[in-house]
Amino acid sequence: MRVTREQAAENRERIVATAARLFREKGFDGVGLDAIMADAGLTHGGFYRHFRSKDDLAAEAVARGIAVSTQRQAATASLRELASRYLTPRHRDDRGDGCVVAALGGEMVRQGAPVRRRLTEHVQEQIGKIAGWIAGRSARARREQAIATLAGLTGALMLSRAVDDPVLSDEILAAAREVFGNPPARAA
Amino acid sequence: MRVTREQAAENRERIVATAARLFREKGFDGVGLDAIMADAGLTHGGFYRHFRSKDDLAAEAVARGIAVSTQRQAATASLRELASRYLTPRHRDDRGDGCVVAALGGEMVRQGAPVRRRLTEHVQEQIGKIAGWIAGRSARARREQAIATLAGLTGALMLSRAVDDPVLSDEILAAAREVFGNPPARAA
DNA sequence: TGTACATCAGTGAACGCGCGTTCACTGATGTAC
DNA sequence: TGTACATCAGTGAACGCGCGTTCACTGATGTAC
Repeated sequence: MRVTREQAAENRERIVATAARLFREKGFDGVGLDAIMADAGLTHGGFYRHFRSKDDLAAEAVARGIAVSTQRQAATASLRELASRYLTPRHRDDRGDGCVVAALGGEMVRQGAPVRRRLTEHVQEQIGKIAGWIAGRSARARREQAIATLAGLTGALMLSRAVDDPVLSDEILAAAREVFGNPPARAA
Repeated sequence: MRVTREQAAENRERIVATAARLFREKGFDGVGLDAIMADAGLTHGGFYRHFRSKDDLAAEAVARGIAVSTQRQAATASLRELASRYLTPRHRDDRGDGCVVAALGGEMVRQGAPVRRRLTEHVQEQIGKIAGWIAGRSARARREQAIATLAGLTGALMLSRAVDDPVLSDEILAAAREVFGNPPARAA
């Protein structure tokens, strides 16, 4: 049953990609290794040839999800553009392929150090990127506004998913698009 | 082993309160009924004399958590006050007794109808309350700003918990307190 | 107020099931010569 | 280039454990008279 090195590497990639999707869809506690392996077209016994534990896979899956997001975001050039790309019904309805922070942010507190560390780096990077799109007097004020914007974007996506009412859900996306996509010139 | 009606009612209350705390601390999938019952000082077999299922308990626990929050918030009289009460290190560090939306919002998508319905009602109520604290030309603009503020508050609390770095965590709380506690007079 | 009996909250064992992890095994791949 | 053997990715059964739920049982409470 041995498989070429390339095949093994492909299988490993597929496991990580599948896990990245399923964790975002069902939560870290909501998917088992057997489901992930089966979805990747393998049996669960082979898992430990690739990863040391489920936590280890979670760390790679989170890193992968973040890497994909970052890559896609490369073309984005303004806050308005970011908000209108991020806060869409499509993104809301496709958790498995969307923002890791909005999908798994609430469960991060209970995750291991490697997962949280990667998430924290990502948050810092996003704050820096958003701050660059904000007009303001001082770097400090821009960073403050960037943090609030990041919280608003991720919070709005999470709320739009949590809520049971499709009208309210769309309204949340639209309101946050408007407010966070057009940063105010703040007083004082 | 029968117990007085009052005792039974007290036990039931204790189960709901314990569940409300443990669900917020560990997530819906992260606590078992045995842990909840043991924490409430009972054995797990008696659970079904009080509730039809774990989902049923989840609905009551969420309703209870929301009710307690709403009651505590009664005295709050301004957006600035709300933000400075909500975005504290203490609230961040005490998930079990804090905001249900920030603690469980990300898991709501996978919950049953009764849980999500109650959450949705709560979100509508909060939007209404916040809108009342916002100055603005039209009711529509106030509501839009209220939605963004709610997303920002819950998102900031979630982010401050998710992140691994205590300095960044405090910074997130402070920035969101500043931005969402002082709503701008927005242009256009 | 006292007695006889039905009720039912709570106990603890058991159910089938899925979990994360381990392990003996398979057999094609990779390597040494 | 060909042969012999070691390697190891993947299989499938098994491990102990905890889950949500069920159930026979207990015995104090509640009720009917």
